[in-house]
Amino acid sequence: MKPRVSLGLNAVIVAVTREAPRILTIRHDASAAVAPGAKGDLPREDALPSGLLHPDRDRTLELGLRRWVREQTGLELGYVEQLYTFGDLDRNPEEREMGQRVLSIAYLALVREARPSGTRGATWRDWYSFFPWEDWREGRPDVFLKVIRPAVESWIRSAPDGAHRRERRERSEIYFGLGGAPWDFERVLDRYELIYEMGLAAEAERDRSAGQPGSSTTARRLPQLGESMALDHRRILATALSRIRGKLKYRPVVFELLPTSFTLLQLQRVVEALVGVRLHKQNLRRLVESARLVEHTGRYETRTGGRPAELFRFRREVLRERPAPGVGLPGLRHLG
Amino acid sequence: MKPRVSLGLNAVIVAVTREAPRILTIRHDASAAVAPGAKGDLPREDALPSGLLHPDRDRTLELGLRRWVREQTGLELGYVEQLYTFGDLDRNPEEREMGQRVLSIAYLALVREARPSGTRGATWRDWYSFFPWEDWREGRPDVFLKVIRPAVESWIRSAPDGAHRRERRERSEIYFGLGGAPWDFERVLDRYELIYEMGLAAEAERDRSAGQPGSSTTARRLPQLGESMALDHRRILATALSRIRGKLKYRPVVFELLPTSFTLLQLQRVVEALVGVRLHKQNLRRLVESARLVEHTGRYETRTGGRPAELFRFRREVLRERPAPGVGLPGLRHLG
DNA sequence: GGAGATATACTCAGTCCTAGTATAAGTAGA
DNA sequence: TCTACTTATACTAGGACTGAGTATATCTCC
Repeated sequence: MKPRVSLGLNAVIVAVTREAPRILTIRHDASAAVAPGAKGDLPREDALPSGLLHPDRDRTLELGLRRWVREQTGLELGYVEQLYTFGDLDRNPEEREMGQRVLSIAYLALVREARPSGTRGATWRDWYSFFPWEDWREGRPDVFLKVIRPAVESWIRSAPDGAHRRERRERSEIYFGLGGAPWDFERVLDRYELIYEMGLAAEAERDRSAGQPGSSTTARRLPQLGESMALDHRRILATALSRIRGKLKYRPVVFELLPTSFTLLQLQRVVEALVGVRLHKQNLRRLVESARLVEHTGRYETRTGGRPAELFRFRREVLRERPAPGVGLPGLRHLG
Repeated sequence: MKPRVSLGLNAVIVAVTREAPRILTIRHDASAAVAPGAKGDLPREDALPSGLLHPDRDRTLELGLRRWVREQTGLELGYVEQLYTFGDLDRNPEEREMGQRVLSIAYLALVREARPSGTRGATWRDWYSFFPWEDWREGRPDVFLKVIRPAVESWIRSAPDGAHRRERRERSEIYFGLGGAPWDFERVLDRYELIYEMGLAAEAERDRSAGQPGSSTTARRLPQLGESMALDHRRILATALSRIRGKLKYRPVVFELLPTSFTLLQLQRVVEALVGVRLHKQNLRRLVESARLVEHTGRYETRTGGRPAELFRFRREVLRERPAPGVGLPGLRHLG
């Protein structure tokens, strides 16, 4: 049986409602799809929405995505960007049976409202329930002391030799911000891959046992961090997080998640929800205003619990005015 | 005939030899592939190398890419990253005849040496021959006065109404750095798309006539800017340029293109070749040294034509030390 | 009307970047 | 050998931006 390539589209659809970043998930029926030798109690897992391209009707991939998202969930997507194409062998356990290599083109989409529009069991889930170690808004999460640090220690000890040991120590210190290293909120994917490699992700064990039937002879049961997802969807989600957190700095994507008029505190809370870190209020205000990203509306929000806050709106013109903020290369002699 | 999806991999392979950034191209035989009604004299066009995934043997997409690049050209790729997946309808004119939608996953690869390794007519070509408007190292290129500005003017005038006219003016001023706007070297893709839209790219006309046979009733022949490529390969190339130019700022990818030891001027020339702009020598040196991106070797290059220059090497350790330079978000309160 | 909340203005010091000047150390040719 | 020229490297003054804070304004609730 000659294996063929088949293709799916996945969407990471993000909304922020009251300080909580959420993603749209569906329930994935994991029934037949697992090789023999795996454990019997298969919970139905969360999965990212997915659909197919209509090769003859969808003029572009993005339009195809918008179409099936609309059909499946009733959602009309706003901002959409392509994320990455995932194609590792065995990313889908059904591949071997079907004789098909299943690739997935993943997209990131940002929407304003988070109505839990019903069909196919679509639900909005807080993304930090999949990545509990990523939310530092209330300080360093407990899992670092309780789970990650001890797991890291034993993972380092179990390295085959000194070189590997040093490499594991270096990597975990940098990515997890241990041993004095600063926390870099953008490295979501790197951290997930470390978590996976260390055996702290449920899907790691699942993937291993699906590959070699009957080889589920894992030594110790490690605690599992966060909820897992179907297939490689947690990896896709981690890729999306990295992308959003990185992009915030140089493209005004936050505004895709905010209502048309908003207070500066609302803006701040949404940014904080996304990057998982607290910001300095006065400086954020100064930055946002001096970059002319927002403009006054003259109206005020009074239900703030304190002095009323002015409502602002996004100045679309900056997309034209400020091509790319913060160049970062040295001389850049201005040849005009 | 039910159309199916088929998949190819494309590689933008970049090297820099003596101040010239080059990409590896092959000759694409455009023979049967064009709809009737197109002109008869079909030159064979340059194309990006492309190959197929072996669905059952290539464990990852990237490994598949490395395999066929090795097989086709003998090149062993170093740095490789996924660029984008292109899937617009009719990006390949043969699609309709084959009843297949042809997608392409494009990769960016950086290599050190530019040996023109023979098979399949692989040649290294200066990338600025495809984008002559992108090289500002000797000041603003002539094409701006001779071609772009007049074409922009008439393109703006021919807009259907005032709103479109203003939108066209704004867009062309920002992207081309006209009317006082600064030149943003990263917006390569935006500029290419504008060039295409304005009818200054040969492939625009070709794509139109392939779509509607017999409709090649273009009014005036506009001058064509730069050499075109097969299919949508010039668009892929523009995407790659944007990516490289953007990435230089926050990832040390230049060093993938340099020999293991190099002088700081060599480094500067490579960066300048990539971004197409001159840099301030003393500041680049300071930046690179204070960021501890390089380390002394103690050896000197004497054939500089002046005072000998010390040879440096890349400090791989920075990949570990400095997670992401220049955070750019305001408060970022350090919660440790 | 005071406590408590949030909003907004302003300040000060440190860091980094720009655009230079100054000086060192080679080569090529008269 | 001397001079002109080339390139390398060190250093600096001024300005822009950033981090972290103080001060003040304006609401609600009791």
